[in-house]
Amino acid sequence: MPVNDDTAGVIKSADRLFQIVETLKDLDGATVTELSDHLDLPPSTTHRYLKTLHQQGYVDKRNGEYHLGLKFLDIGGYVRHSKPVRREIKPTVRELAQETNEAASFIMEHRGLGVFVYRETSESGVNTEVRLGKRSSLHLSSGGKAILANLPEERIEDILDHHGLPQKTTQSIQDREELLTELEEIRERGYAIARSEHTDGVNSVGAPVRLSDGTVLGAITIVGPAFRMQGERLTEELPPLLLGKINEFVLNFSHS
Amino acid sequence: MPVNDDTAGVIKSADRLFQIVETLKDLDGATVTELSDHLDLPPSTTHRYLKTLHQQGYVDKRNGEYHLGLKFLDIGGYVRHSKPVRREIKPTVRELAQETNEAASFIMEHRGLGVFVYRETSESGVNTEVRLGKRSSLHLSSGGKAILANLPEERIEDILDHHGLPQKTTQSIQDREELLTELEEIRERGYAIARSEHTDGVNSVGAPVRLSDGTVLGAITIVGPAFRMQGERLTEELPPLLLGKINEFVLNFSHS
DNA sequence: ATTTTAGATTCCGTTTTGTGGAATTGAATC
DNA sequence: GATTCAATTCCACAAAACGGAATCTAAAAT
Repeated sequence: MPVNDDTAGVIKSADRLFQIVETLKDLDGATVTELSDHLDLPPSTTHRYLKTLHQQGYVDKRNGEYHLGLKFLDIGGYVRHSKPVRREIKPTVRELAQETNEAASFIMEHRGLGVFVYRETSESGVNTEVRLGKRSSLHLSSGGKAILANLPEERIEDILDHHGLPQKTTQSIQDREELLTELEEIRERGYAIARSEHTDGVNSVGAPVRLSDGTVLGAITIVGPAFRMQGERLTEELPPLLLGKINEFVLNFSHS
Repeated sequence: MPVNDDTAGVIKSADRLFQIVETLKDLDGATVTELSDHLDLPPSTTHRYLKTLHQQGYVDKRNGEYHLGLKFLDIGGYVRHSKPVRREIKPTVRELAQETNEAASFIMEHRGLGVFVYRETSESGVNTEVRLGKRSSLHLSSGGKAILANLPEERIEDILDHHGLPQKTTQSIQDREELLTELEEIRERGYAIARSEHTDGVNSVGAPVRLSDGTVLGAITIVGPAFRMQGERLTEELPPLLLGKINEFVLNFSHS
C-alpha cells in the first residue's frame, strides 16, 4: 500500500478536519470523548474542531452527540447534479432498467474505487439498497471490472497495489493474475460479467462508457437476482442490448 | 443581519477551507486565480488549500480547473440516508404523492432555511426539478410557513432578522407583520397554503410534522399546478388528507 | 523557432494560529 | 447535596499557516 509522500505543503488542520468528518460518518455520530479516543486527540482539540464545524453548519449537535449536518446534503446534491455526465446518462440507464425489468446503474471510478452515481430500479428489479455515492472495490462488480479493464496498465497496477483485492463473497476474485487475465478478456469482449462476486445471489453485466477520445467515463451495469440473470440471457441477450444503448449514448454525448 | 460574534476559539483555516469549497460550488469550478480573486487571498495560499483538498479527494483537477469531487457525493449520500427521519418519512410522502397524483415532499429547517430532504413525484405531478438538499427561505413555501409557525417565537424573530424576506414572485410575502399574522392562522388551522409564492403557477399545502414532545421535525407538502390546486380541493380536500397521513406517521414514529 | 506573458506552483523567513494540559463549568447519578 | 464524568474554556508555547517573491510551465504572440 504505497501512499503518496506528498504530505508536504499541505494544511494539517484541514486533514484533521476531514478525519473528524469521516469518523463522524463512520461512527454515525459521536460525542467529543468518543471522537478523541478514536482519533487519539486531546478532547480540547477535538472540541475545537467540532465547534468550528458546528458554527459552519456542517455538523449538528443533538443532545451531546455530534452528527454530520444537512449542509453536506447540499454540497452532495450539487456534485451529483453538476456532473453533466449524470444528467446525460440518466435516460440511458432508465431505459435499460425498463427494457430488462432489472435494476441498472451507472458507476464512475474515483481514486481507485467505484462510486455509484446513478441507479434506476424497475418494478421487479432487485433493490440492493445501494446508496448513491457508495464506494467499493472495482474488482467486485461487473461495472468495476469493465472500468478497470479500460484504464492504462500502469493505472491498474497502482490501483491494485493500493487497494488490494478485498473479498466480499466466496466468489470474489482473489488472485491478481486471474483478475488480469479476466480484464484482458473483458477488453476483447467489450463487457464484463460478475456472478455473486459482490453479493451472493446477485449477478450483473457491465460495460464501459468510453468517449471517442478513449476516456472512460464510467460503466453501466444491469443487475439482477442470479435465478433470472443466467444462461443465455446473461451471456447472449443482455450484453448486446447494453452495448447498443451505451453506443447510442456516446454518439449523442459527443456532439453536444 | 446580526451575525454571531462567536468567532472565538474557532479554527480559522477550517473556515477558509469551507469558504473555498463553497465558492468552488458557486462558481461551478474555478482556477487558482479566479478563486484567489474572489476570496481576496494570495494565490499561494489558495493553492495550498486546493492542494490539500485535492489530496484528500474532495476536489478534482481537470485541465487547470478545480472542481468539487465525488467524495462529497459520498458524504451527502450518507447524510441523506443516515437521517432516521428520512427512512421513516419516505412511505408517507410516497403515499401522499400517489393518492393525490401530485408531487409531495418533505422539508426540514436548518439554520433558518428550508432544506429539501425527500421528494416523490407521481406521473402527473409537477416536476419542479428541485434538487435534494436545496435550500430556500421558509416564508416562500407552505411547508416552510408550517415549520416557521411552529417554532418558538424568539427563534422566528431571529430567523427573520437574519434572512429577511427575499422575494421570488409578485405573490411572495413581503411584509413581516402580514407574515406573522398568517403564521398565527397557520398555528390554529394546523396547515399552510401557498399560492404562487415561490414559483408562479405552482400552489401547495403544507403541514408540520410534530413529535409528541412538541419538536418540529419538518413539514410535508403537496405541490401542484395552480389550475389543479385550487378551490375546494386546495382548501377542503387536501388539508385533512395531509394532516391524517402525518398524524398516522407520528403515531408510528414515536413508539419505535 | 524564439520570445513573451499569464498563471500555477514552490520556497522560506516571519508571525499568526492551532495546540493540548490544566482549570472550569454543567449535568447527570448516587 | 455531594460526587463523578464529560463538555467546554483558557492560556503560554511551539508549530504551522501565511504570503511575498522566486521559479516553473505552457500557451500565445512574434
